[in-house]
Amino acid sequence: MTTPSTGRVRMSPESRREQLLDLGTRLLATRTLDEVSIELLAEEAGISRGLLYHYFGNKQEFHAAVVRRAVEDIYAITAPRGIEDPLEQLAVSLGAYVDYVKENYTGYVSLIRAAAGGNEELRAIYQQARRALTDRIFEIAGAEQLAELGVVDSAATRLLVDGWAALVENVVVAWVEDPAGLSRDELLQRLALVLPAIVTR
Amino acid sequence: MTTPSTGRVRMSPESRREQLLDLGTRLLATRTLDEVSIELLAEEAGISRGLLYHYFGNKQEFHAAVVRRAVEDIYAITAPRGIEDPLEQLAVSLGAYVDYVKENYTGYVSLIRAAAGGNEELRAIYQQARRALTDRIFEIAGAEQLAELGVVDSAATRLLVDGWAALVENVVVAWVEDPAGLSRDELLQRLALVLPAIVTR
DNA sequence: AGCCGCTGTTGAACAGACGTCAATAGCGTT
DNA sequence: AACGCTATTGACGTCTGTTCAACAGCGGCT
Repeated sequence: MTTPSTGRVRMSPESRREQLLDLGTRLLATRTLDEVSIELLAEEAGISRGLLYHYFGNKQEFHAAVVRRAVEDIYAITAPRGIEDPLEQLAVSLGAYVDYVKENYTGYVSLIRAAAGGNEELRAIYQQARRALTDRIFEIAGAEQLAELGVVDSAATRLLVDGWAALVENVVVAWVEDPAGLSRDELLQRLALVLPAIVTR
Repeated sequence: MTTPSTGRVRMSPESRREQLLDLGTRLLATRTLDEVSIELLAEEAGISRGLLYHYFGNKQEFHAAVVRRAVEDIYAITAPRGIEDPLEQLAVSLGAYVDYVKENYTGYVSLIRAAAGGNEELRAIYQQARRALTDRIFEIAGAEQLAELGVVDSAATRLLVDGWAALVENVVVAWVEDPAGLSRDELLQRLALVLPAIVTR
């Protein structure tokens, strides 16, 4: 018998890192980000605290890595299929987003709260993700079609689009908790129509 | 000589509480809410840590008290003057809000981040404050005038108005940092027009 | 004036979590 | 079967939140 030995398990750095990030995002679904302590994570993963500091320099970096991972998931999952009409495309993109929020509600809410309340790095990560999501919408719509609608890409437009993203986020999260008599389609229609309303002069 | 004695100072509970809350909000302007530690506050106030636990049960309650105080300030300061035209009134109310954010930028940003990222109590306090601010706008406009514009008070309307509040908050904060070529009046116009756009069917 | 009691206030002690680092032990190589 | 690389540990130091019994300012009472 080759000594079943103590619990020490040696893994490749890649899979270990992966495991820890996975566990981190899973734990995030149940609690606040700063309740995802090094202590808890180490215990849950069956490793020593020290090992976490080997992979992620400190708590903040670990949290940043978890958020980055979660954000990438959202971006990938909500990737839109190609559709002709811009406004319909917008509604479809929003639909994918709404569905994602519905599926991963607790985790998603935890994420946005962590990002909003966190340090500069966390906020930057989230802000960038929001940008990527809205940029994708604009890319698909196409500059010419947007120009037809009276929308031009400018700093002011960016400002307002970011605001629209905040509105969408807020409304969707609240809607999932309490639809307030609105069907999914009605919700999507409303949200989609607001974008031109705010951005067109 | 009656012994100049040690630094121990005895105050009435009211003034002591007041002092600590004032100090707390002042410290919040320079740092994150959870950087406003019991340690720092005690040192800054020239008292022992223990005394804070006498006035506020624990860190979270203290933070909640600080946020509550800050939020009341905002509500009071942005109180609108009576104006006839609803849309103009709205713009004026927004103007007061924008000015407040400009004046107290770091403190305000600290506040909303704390509220967004904090525990349930903090979020509830902030959510309620937002409600109060938007409710005030609606009260002033008057139910009849709103009905003329096609706006009825319903759960769905509430949902969307809350979203609009999030948009406003987001846009105003970003605008203060970088106006993106928009004048104060242009900003107010845009924001005011978005409300009927989102809320009217 | 001097004692007394109420209570605002302190400081020591404990707990829990972050971060460091030299020592330890898997596992592939020879 | 010994060796070396490196993933992993565990003990230690520190910082901050929290508790609690003891202390002291201050007004009232004799």
